[in-house]
Amino acid sequence: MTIKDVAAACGVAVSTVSRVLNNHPDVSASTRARVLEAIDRLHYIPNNSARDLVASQVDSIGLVVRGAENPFYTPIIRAIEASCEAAGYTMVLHQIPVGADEISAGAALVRSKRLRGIIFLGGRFDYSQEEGAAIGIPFVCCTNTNQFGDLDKSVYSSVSIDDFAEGYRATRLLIDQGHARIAVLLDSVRDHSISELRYAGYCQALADAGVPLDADLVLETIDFTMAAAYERTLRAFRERRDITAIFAIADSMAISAMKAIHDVGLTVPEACSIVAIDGIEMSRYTVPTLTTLTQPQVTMGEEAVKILLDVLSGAAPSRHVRLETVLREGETLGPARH
Amino acid sequence: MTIKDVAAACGVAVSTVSRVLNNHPDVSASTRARVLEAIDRLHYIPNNSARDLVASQVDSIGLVVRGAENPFYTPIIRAIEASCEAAGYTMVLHQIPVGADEISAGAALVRSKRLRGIIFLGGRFDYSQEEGAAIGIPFVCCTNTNQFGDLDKSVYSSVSIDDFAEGYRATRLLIDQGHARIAVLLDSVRDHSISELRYAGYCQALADAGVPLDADLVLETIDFTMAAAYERTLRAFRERRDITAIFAIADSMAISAMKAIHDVGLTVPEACSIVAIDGIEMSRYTVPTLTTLTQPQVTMGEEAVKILLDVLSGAAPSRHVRLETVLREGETLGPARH
DNA sequence: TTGAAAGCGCTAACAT
DNA sequence: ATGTTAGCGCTTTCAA
Repeated sequence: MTIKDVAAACGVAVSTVSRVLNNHPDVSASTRARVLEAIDRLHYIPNNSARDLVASQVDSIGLVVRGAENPFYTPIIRAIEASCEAAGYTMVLHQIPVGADEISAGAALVRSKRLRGIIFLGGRFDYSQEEGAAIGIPFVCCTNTNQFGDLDKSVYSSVSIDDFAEGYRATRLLIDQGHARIAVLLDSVRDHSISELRYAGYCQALADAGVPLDADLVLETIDFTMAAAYERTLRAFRERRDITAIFAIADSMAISAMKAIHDVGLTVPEACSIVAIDGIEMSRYTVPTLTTLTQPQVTMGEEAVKILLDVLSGAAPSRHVRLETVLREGETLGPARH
Repeated sequence: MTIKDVAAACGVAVSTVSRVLNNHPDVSASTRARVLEAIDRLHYIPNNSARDLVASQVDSIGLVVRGAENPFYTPIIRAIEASCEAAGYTMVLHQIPVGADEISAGAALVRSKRLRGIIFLGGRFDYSQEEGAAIGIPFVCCTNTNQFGDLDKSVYSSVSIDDFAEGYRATRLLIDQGHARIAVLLDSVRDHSISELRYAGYCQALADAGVPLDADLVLETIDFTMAAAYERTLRAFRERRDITAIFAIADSMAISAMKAIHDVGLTVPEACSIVAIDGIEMSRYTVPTLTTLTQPQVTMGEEAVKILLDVLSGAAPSRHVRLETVLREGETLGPARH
């Protein structure tokens, strides 16, 4: 069942059928009706491969998610898919492990799937000029600002929060409650990514408050798993019972930390306060409810697509959008014990 | 950068390059090496649209996820993507709300994306003969056995747990601890889906144990959100403090329920035990740890793809795979209070 | 073992 | 307003 069959079925040329298919104006109403009827009767469906081949450009947008096991990304992915769909684009999802390189994954995706643009979710922050060039098509970094790379800001876009400022803010919330022995739970202080930036905010907040940095209280997990965050927190409390607060760079890590604190026989927030950044749905239902700086997940996803479509259509140049978190007051923040 | 450029670059015909690309045997080693070198040097990537056009069949598999906000699906989706990728197929993801109709979504996807097969995740259990025909290509129901539909079992495949048996088993765990006032937390007893089946298992377990069914203890939420499960549980305990156990049909609902129980001033499991079905990562870190029947999420995803590929290749007819849950002993199951 | 050439189904000039 | 036709990039006969 091809366009030829349809054309033959109603005695017109294939180009006329094509015109009807693509809503071109110069087709008489009667012909259009006849073609439409035949299309319907024959259950004809255009072959997308053929269309794509001619178009030499496909209306697909790639989404490379690094570390999709993090529940934080789920609503963002949904928002991106919905936005792509609404704009008539197909979203091509590719999930890679936390340790993998999203640039090569993205470049491969671009080549094999003929994408118009690409969105990186959860990626590194240190793209080089060469890596940017390797992508070859417009791309948007979501949750990522590429602070550490030498890549020219004008060749890509981003939508993210200000990780440094939010790390500072979270730590400040704890300091304001009188905490001084504040641990920070993160991936790695040198991950060239969100951990490093939020950690810098943490350090600055401590410094501004005159609280000395204690290396013992920097809890690195190497990966982003809940299991690692649990184990690391457990170990910290076995060594140091005097920790009175934790700033966790992610809700999922904070939830693991709460469990570890409970398992060493302490209570939150009486013995130890916790503040995190993310605002996943689940953290509304922990006992006690997590106090966290919520990121506007849906807005981030929608904005990423919006930016990409603007760039693709030429309506606007690439841009960098900063969104703010909103404090969700839970029950894990309390005054420091003495 | 097309196959022509590569052919020109090493002085051979396009057909030779094509042969190399597709690992045809009748190419001399030296020519093959020359072509491979040129492909590499020119960073040539074949155009999939053109390949697909010739193949007249596209190696794409659709995945329609209903209610992707449920964290239970995340690892399954990942496993499906990885399996498709490994088999050289592209996974096309489409997420729809819980209330939406996956059949029409799937049928639309098939038409617009030219899929070879389709996997439904989290779908209804009552496909009619007509609906099955509407899909038009092989499909696998993941987590869904279509118990309620009149669709011939031989025209589709499925991979799921035995919802009735597992509902029975979960309830039995509570009964064995001496519980008699066991609430069930579910979507709807008439959802023609997992709720209804697991509820039937619950009823049977009660009946077998001689425990009368109490309509007050059937907690319906209408949707699958954590918020609804929380509110419903809260209301239940405001009306009836004597509930000593809850069987939640999903981990996420169980976590909400635990929060609600805590918020009415009771403790788990002393005042109320909880057993759920799912086994999401998060429920390892709740306080107390959730006792739940874990579904083999990764295996389910892999199996769904495996079945579909078998059917597509003709290696095997459609089949229905039943997997078993594994009890993850947490801390939410205790003896009934008197 | 290699090359030439005919399509795959469609769109978009270009003609009429 | 409609038809004719040349490709899009690739695979696959069919020849050589």
